[in-house]
Amino acid sequence: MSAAFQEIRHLKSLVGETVSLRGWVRNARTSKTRFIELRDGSGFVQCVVGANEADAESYETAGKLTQESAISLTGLVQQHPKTGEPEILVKSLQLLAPSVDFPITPKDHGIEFLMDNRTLWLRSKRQWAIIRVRHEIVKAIRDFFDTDGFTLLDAPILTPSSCEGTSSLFETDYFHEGMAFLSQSGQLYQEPGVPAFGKVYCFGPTFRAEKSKTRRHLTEFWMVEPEMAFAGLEDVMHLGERMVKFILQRVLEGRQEELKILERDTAPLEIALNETFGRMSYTDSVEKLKTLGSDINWGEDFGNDDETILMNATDRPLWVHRFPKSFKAFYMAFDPTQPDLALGADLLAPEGYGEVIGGGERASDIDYLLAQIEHHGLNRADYEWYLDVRRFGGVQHGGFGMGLERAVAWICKLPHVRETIPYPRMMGTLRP
RNA sequence: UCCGGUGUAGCUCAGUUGGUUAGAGCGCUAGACUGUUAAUCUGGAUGUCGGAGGUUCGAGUCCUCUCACCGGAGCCA
Repeated sequence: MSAAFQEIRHLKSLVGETVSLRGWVRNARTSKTRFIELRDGSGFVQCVVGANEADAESYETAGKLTQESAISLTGLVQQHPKTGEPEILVKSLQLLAPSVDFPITPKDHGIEFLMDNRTLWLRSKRQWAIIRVRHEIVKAIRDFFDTDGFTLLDAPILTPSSCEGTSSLFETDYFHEGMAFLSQSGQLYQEPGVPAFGKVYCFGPTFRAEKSKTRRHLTEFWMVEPEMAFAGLEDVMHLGERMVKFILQRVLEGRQEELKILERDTAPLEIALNETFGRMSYTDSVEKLKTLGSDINWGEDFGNDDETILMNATDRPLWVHRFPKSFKAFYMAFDPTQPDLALGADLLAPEGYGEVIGGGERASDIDYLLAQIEHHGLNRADYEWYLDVRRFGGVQHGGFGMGLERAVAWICKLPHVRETIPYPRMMGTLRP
């Protein structure tokens, strides 16, 4: 940005000085004194155009501004007489580029209309706040792993076979190989990184062609997946808890303005940051659910209602661990003290947000893994490279995956994940 | 995929037991007025009533099919 122009985010320290700004008109209220809400991407500021303070031509221009016109202006930074926030007393103002009939007006709009106009919707204050919180969370995740000795090991997006089920894969032609699939998870590619680098993570988009239309599902979503050597279930839960707290701390420190725009009550986030997360075995949680009125039986996975019932009874994130092996992935290690249990854990977020992390200890015994591959009807030949992790110095290891959008939705307290990513991809949404 | 719901102006919606010329607010436009902040006030322009078919003297309204979207379920991060 040219040195001649200031960014709005710096105005607090420039009260009393004359500055030049450029940006877009969020709203203009025309009257004898004219008020322009200006945004430049770094923040928002009210600009006051008075007949006596501004030159005649600028005053005239200010009276005819339309929503989202691009302008530049010069004026004195002063404090708003009522709010005390910085505002600009304009001396001169120029129209840089007009904007005609901007579709997203200051009144209410339906979600379909807003999604159709997603590119323009991103200019709104609320979307601005959400995307900036998302950015903060992404940066916090990277900083957390980078400073904790993890090496970034990017997983491929085009893959020859599925990691989990085969029912939810996007397919594409791949030359002489025939079909390739968009990755559902980078995990299988992280495990070989364990003996190579000790601690690794990947963080990128993953794809699931599930025909699910809920507030918690996207067909393209971002996942961070760490994997550690010599790590059991306890280590995995400990790592996940530290990571979530690190994220919360960064957001609460650095994104107060955005959380305020979103009217996010930060008290629940502070509890999650400061208190130890709850822990409950699957078996205990089924018993608890029964006393709370659920009709769940041991051996069944939680329904959406079950997660809600369980989380209404607590004010902090909850680890649910040691699920029945039957509904978990083939690569999960089993509990030696109770072999029908998988050494897995899910982290449920409070306030109705449900599962944000899923992970656990991986099976390290090759014979067990071979049996699991057969039991799940998978093609062994596709997994030889994965089995090599066990053949050549296979040790205990584990990790987890966290869905970025679910974390963003929880931290921002959004009703739907579609607002947590700039361009959401869902069952019925491919454009813009 | 299943269950439920909604499609009317650029946007958000109202529209009675089927009845004559389809309404409001916002936005737009012309003006008034004011340290305003979803500003306010006065005037003005704006419609393939999602699409196709049917019932009827007559359909925005009833029926059938269809498309789109919304909410929920299952599945999952």
